[in-house]
Amino acid sequence: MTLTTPERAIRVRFCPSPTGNPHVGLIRTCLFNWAFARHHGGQFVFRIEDTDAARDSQESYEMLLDTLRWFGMTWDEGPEVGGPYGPYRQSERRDIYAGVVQRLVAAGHLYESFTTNEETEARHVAAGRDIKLGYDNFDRTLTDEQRASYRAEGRVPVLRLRMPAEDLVWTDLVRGEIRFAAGAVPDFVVVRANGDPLYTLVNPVDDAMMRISHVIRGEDLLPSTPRQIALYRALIDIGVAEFVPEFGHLPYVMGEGNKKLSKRDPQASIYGYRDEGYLPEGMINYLALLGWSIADDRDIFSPDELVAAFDGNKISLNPARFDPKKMLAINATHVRMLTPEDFALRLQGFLARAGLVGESPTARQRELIAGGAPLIQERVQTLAEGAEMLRFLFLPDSELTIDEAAAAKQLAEAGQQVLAAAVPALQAVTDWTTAEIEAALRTVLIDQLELKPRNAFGPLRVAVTGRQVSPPLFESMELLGRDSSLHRLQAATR
RNA sequence: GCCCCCAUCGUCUAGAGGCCCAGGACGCCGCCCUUUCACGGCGGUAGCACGGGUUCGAAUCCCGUUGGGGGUACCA
Repeated sequence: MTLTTPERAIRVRFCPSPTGNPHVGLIRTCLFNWAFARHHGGQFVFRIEDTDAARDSQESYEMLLDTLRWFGMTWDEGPEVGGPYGPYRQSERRDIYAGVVQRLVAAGHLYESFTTNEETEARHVAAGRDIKLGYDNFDRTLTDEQRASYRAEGRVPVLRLRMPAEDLVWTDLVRGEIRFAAGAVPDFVVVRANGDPLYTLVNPVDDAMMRISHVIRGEDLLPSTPRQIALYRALIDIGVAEFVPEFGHLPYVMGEGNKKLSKRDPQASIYGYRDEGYLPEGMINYLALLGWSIADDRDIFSPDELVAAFDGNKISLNPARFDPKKMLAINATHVRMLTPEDFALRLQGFLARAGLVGESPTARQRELIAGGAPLIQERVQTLAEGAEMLRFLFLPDSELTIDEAAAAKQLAEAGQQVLAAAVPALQAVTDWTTAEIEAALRTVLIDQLELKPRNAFGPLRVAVTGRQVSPPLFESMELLGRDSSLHRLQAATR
């Protein structure tokens, strides 16, 4: 991608329709725009394209704002912050579109079209052309009498844009020159028969009126670009637009198989990952890698580093497959990069959500979080996983459940012998610290019973934490406390 | 059908004619470390779709083939 208009103020936009849950592909597009704006010191405009009342929802709208905020992708203009080119919800811009349409009609760029699809096809057949050819611009040359006669039949026209009779060419920011031959794109509908303006009209109109300099969007919109350029020219003619923006088309984000990742795909849900305890910075890192790279030997970076590096020049041409495993791995790296305090704080939110601590944890709970978090920061990949691993610390002894498979494996005969030896040894420990606990257990289990460490400590781990996978054992016992530890060991004894 | 886009390890990618018998990351497989699980360290596996050109020299440029994707709505 090359910046060809450095003299123009950089203004980009993210303009989703509020339908459904925010998904990976959508946010990736948003991220590229945001990073591009921030890198170049431009403006990031957030606009809501809610022109389809049947599918749009307020809930979806709110999720969109919530998601951008969670990621820290702040917008300079848009819902709830306003700006000089508002309103930023298309449902509130009806009058604006009506005015533009009127001027476009007056200037002859839009014309009334009465033809039905069946009539177009019939004309194709009669002329020996392919039926699938699409609209044939038939109504372009209708006379006033013909229009009157259609109206007399009760037909209500749509409005179409008159396409120019020349090739439509632009230099795509990521793909280079793209050309559509003259006549390849038929005159298209911009206003429905019922008067509703369509996406094909309102999207370019808003981009023009909001002075958007770079339209960066998904590759699926690439084929609509010639139509938008044609509309832009008409808008320039009537004084609504001042220039045609640069266009850049991002490669697809693919899901399983060779399909574009769908918003209905559970794997694509942003909220799903947030609930699993993914970090926003981890997801930003991974999402940025879907079609971009920061360097040939590096793929871990912070949002700030992304912004510093994202000049838009290294965007890939090919579709990227969304790989949950790699996102998890990158998230795990970000978990480890957190300061211990930050990790503990974020973990606290997940412990609260799991009902293990209250919204304002008690002093004892804060102590457990502070002590437990450092034990697991390098052991988990997500915050939800972390909360699960520390669960045993926050449960009363009576509510600790032992994983059945773990019990079968670790608390059978051999395990019972370990417990029998460990309990008295621990009862003799006067100074309940990690070092003393370890010394006592090693003496009795390793030195005296001559057990292998894994056999010696496995049963204790299961008895104390309920799981085979836990934070380090001795530290866990110290944190849990003497009474609780011994209680659990005895409870596991048959 | 027509139009448009794309083509390097399983996946994401680096590579803008010689630095590449192709580098990194995820995954996977070994080994080391180790109280579990991880972290970390070391090593390994695997790729330029195919065919023609251009050139002293091509993963890189051109053409074609094949393959994949998208568009062709009074959806966005």
